[in-house]
Amino acid sequence: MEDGTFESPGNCRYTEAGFDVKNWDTREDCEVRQILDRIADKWSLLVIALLDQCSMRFTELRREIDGISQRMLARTLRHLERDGLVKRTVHPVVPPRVDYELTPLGADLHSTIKALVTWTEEHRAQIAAARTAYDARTSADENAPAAATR
Amino acid sequence: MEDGTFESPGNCRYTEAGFDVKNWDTREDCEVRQILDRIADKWSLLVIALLDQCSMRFTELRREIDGISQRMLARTLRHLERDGLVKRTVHPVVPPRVDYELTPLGADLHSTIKALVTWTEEHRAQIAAARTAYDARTSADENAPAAATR
DNA sequence: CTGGATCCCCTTGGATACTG
DNA sequence: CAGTATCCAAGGGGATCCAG
Repeated sequence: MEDGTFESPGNCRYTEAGFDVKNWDTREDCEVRQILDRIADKWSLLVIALLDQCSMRFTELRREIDGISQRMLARTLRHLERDGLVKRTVHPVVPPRVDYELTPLGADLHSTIKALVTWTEEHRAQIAAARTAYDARTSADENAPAAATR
Repeated sequence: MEDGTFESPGNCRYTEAGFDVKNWDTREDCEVRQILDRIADKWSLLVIALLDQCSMRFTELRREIDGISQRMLARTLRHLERDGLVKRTVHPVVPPRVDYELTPLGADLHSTIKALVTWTEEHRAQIAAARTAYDARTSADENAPAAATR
């Protein structure tokens, strides 16, 4: 009976505080995945952060972000606009002028995200230490494969 | 002078609450991007959420997640372990048994992320409405291209 | 100035097969 | 059971050209 096959406990509950874990990140169905993909894509968060300070035009954002392609900036802004996070205002002047600003929803999301940013700032040292330790452990295992893993 | 070229204001400050926006998401340098990429990848968040309930073994996670490949589960777990978010325990028994559990750091991160999840839950209706409105507006523009944008 | 359209590369991630 | 190694498809994202 010491073979590790204990039969799965199955007695742990996945519901907590009223929502089901399996239900808020099951890829296609829920919006959590959608929003997460949105804010985690390469540029959205940075755009939101910049627009939270003040409204900006397309080229201002482009110049400010440094490294983004116009294709990606346009795409990102369209996504954010579609989700109601950013408001786009077109001024009908000779050289087109378009201003982007955060909607209240976008500003609200940004303030929520900042908690995560703050967390990361506060724990960056722990994460870096964990990585260093892991890498050291890993390369050590290569040299001493016979040692017990623990 | 009505050509829209106002010369960029340049008078808006990007520093707020002590940190520089340009400095916490400039791709390569900061850990914010790293952590964000980690929790936003396809499976990490779900793994964290499940492990927050109780520790689980590899196959339990695999069976529970439904849709994940063993390659991705192994990869995800190794990443999480490297970042110090998940602890891996190998039991030297005949059929190998490996338990995964959240570290205090991982549990802490999860509780932070849950704020974002909660936000999404609360605003899913607004987002859905914004998308519907955007799509309607977009397709309407195709039918009435001559109308002023505002 | 503000994008859309195209081409192309590279990463992410799935499927499968193979070890210990 | 718990992975690793290999192959391959889909999509993200950059560069460039073009239009309103």
